[in-house]
Amino acid sequence: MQRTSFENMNCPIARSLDRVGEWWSILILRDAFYGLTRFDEFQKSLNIAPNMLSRRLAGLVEEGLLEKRPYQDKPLRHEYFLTERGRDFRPVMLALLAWGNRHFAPEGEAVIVTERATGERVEPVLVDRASGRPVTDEALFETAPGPAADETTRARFTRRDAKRETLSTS
Amino acid sequence: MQRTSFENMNCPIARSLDRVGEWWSILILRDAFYGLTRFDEFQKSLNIAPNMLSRRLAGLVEEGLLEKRPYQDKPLRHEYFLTERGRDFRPVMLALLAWGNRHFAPEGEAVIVTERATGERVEPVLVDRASGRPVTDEALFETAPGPAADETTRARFTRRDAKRETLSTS
DNA sequence: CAGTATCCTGTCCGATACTG
DNA sequence: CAGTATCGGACAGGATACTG
Repeated sequence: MQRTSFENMNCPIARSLDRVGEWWSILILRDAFYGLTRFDEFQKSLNIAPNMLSRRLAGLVEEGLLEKRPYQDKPLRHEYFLTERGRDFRPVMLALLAWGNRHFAPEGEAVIVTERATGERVEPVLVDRASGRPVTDEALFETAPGPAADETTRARFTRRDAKRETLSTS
Repeated sequence: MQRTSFENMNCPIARSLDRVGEWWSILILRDAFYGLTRFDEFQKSLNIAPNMLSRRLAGLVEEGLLEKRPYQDKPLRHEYFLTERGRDFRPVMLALLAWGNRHFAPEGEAVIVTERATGERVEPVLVDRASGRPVTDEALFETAPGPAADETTRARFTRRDAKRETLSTS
């Protein structure tokens, strides 16, 4: 972990990636959302080497995404549950899912999101909570430096705006 | 690429990760969303080794997330632009951003999403497009096997539902 | 069943030097 | 400026054996 170089450590995206950037982490979380809790459940589902699973689970626990709960002594054994921080990762997972469905599933969708009551297929969109308008609409929304932005982050936006400027005047 | 093992290759999340799973890929996309297009712009912003940048850019082009456009001959030089597939990645980025802000920014938020007209801070939420209700509400929505689900995928859901069953009856 | 302990390999990634 | 070429190291990840 802590791959984030100095230039990027102020960026929330880089920080997130620092926690879940490794290949297996997100798939383990996926299975945690599916309700898996035990070592061998994860192992069978993922077909991952046991030492790797052990390492990744420990990592996710350390980052506060999963929490270990003992369910027996002698020998001590645990189940792994999503913490609040882990559950909050859900939008990322579902966005990833939607993106994969849209672009990498020529044969059709293998996993979909549905409404429980009706079983009806549902399409997840990212919107502004207050107004309900899609935040992906670049005419309406943009990213901007926040209160804790450091110099590097600010510079990034300065460059962006300068570039926009030249585009609109040329 | 193509790290996805057989067990997972039917999963849309795994497929997505196959495209953007490497550490730098997502940060390069981040900068592409910030409007960067040239090699050295990326390099300065990210502080990445040139060979790595070269490889990752080539990878993203190959996966159809970026597209190269020549802007001079002799020597031939390109700019890199987001394709539609790349732009569609935005919800994932913003979800990652929101998650990072919420959980890994004790000193405050460094990057925020704002409404362009007002400059007002905005909170992105993932909702069902039709009803506007948050898809993260597990009481209302769930994931389910889709039309292209294979045996492995189906089994995953069968196990999930079986586990839910035992939880509710115990 | 739930892991730990070892060993090995691939490759991601960094540093640096070079070119038109 | 926009890359390519090479070298090396660290570590993610795989295979396997072992334990209570």
